[in-house]
Amino acid sequence: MNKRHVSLKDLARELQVSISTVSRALNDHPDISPEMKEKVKKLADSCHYSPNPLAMGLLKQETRMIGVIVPDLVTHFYASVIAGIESYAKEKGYFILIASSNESFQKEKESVENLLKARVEGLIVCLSQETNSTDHFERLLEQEIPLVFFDRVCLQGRVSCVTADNTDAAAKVVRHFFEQGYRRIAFISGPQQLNISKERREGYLLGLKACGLPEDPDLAEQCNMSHDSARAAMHRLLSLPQPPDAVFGINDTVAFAVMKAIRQHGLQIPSQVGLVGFTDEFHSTVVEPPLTSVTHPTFKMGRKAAELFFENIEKKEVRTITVRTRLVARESSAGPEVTVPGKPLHSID
Amino acid sequence: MNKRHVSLKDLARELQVSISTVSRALNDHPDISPEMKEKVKKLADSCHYSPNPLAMGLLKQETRMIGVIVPDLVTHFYASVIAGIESYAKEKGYFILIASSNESFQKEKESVENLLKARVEGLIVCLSQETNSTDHFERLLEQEIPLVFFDRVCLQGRVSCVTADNTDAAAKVVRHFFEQGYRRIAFISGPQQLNISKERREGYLLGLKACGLPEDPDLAEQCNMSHDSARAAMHRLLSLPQPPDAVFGINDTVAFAVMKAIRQHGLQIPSQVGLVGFTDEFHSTVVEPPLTSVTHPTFKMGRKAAELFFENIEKKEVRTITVRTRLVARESSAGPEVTVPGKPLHSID
DNA sequence: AAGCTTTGCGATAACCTTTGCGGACACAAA
DNA sequence: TTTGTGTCCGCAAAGGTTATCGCAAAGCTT
Repeated sequence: MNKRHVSLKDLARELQVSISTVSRALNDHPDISPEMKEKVKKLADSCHYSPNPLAMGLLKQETRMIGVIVPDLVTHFYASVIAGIESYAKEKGYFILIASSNESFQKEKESVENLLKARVEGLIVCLSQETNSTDHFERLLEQEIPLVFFDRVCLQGRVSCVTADNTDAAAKVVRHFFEQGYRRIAFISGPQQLNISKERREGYLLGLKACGLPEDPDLAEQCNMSHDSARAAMHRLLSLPQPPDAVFGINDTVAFAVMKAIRQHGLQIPSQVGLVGFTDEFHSTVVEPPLTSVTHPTFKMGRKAAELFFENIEKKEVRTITVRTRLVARESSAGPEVTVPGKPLHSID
Repeated sequence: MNKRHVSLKDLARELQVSISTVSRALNDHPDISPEMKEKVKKLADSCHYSPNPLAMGLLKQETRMIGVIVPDLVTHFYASVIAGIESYAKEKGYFILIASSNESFQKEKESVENLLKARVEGLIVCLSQETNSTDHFERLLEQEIPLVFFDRVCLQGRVSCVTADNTDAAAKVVRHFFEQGYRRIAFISGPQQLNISKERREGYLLGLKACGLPEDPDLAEQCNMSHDSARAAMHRLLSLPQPPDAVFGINDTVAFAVMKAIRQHGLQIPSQVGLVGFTDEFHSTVVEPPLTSVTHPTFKMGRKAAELFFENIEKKEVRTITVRTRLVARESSAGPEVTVPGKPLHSID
């Protein structure tokens, strides 16, 4: 057998019956006699027959494919969310088609285009950092193509979204720093247009106010979330006349870059500078000192996004889910001046 | 327009011409008059027409999709290779369908099955750790379905493969340890059946011999490459009557686990135990102390795998590519007893 | 003017599957 | 003999696209 895949036609020819008989036999249609069914199924099995999804897709007008667009593939956060999406999609018999925008607005638009050309049934997207217009998504809404955003979102209310409790989490970080004894708390955020920047910044400011700390514009830095850009931001902070004694990085990449910058300045964590990241469990425990961080339930976030996707497909429902983060205190924020190595770690919920 | 996608039929009805005319107009067939072409193209553009890939796939018997199976998605190594594959596939106008085996033989077989049902044109695979039979791949060979392995490979000679220069690299690691002054060099490998285990172990032994060091079976440990299993292996090594003064971990996960185990024993890296990993650039520099490691050109490995895939499709060519690794010396192997913090780092090729 | 080529377009088959409809046959009831 | 009732199966359409072939009208040659 040279052909890669057998079709109903092949089976029909082999058995000297019509294609429809073969189809119905395989689908257990009552019109077909038990003997015929058995004969057909036996041959189909031995030939590794499986229905051609292209033909089915054409017929049923569904491809059972979901397009997923992420800023990049190698960041643990996205990889983990994708794993979550994939896990749920698999249960539903769907495949995912992955495209990465490389944080580029242009590439994001192209990816939307390409995935639609591939006839995915809808998209699950995390916005690129550059994205400042929503036209390419508006078009999807018009055509009623299912769309779900996660983490970096837009068009809330009109599109299903999964986000973290960003504002809450950031406020908790500030309170944690305060309780540990830090007083000049800096925040390194990402691009303005991203909701995660806005929300976490808002939480940061709320947290300062709640702790009775003054708001110092110098301490609210910004970067484009790349390693180099984050390190540059941290260098600026450390070069201030009154440098911060604690830093909250908006995500994992930023936190690690900040760590390097602190080391380059010859400073100690946590005694001279406290550090908290917004990151995942795995990396936090690998670095030294272990990083206090707001941990994301990333895999769950992916599964929730997929759930919303299917709600959208099946019930045309649009909904926003907020996943709860946890602040896990580790050594990097153990307190200024005096290092407390033996101090038991605690978790704030 | 309620329908999600316009078809040739829709355009034809709108323009009061036949479907074939529309098709030919869009494909610049010489039989069609320039005026007609322009009219058709204009309408097609305004309607966002794009050919239905399902229909094309059915007709041309090609789906322009590549199946990719990896042990997991969240390990940086795999994510990076996938990014490489995706980058090359995109240039060729192909999409990739990703499935993860979760290191399970059973799931790997299911994934092969599922991806074939989805009618991918071929597979790019990194074997699961448990895989001890090649039947599911033999079937692909019989049906002449393109197949490429990377990193963890089998059926060499009959299937295109991309591997690292494992034996060489491992031998270099041993020599590096030796030159730094370490003498009891341990190796923590993965499951026996994996080529990477075998090859790196072989290199380790060759390296020992080349340095005139004795081969001590106690120092050749094994684990299943999970974090816990690797840590357990390291604990066993450190509990030996004569514990090692240097450890070579077979990959990044193992190296990080070893790091934790060393810390738990209250030992210092590199003064009391030297450490070298087989890992990627990014993580090595994030941990403390920075990890000496054999760095993989992971993204390139992905691109090469994709290249081999298309060679296989276009020219039926089967070929093996070995990518060169680099041993990048950092602090974790700076030498026993005396720490040399200011020592300039060097790179051995 | 008759026969030829060229130009421009339509009809149809093929790729594979499902499904409504209808046909053929056997057998029982009227 | 006719009508009715199953049982089993084939035909054809639909879904979108392209390639092959065919057809008609127009322009050209001799």
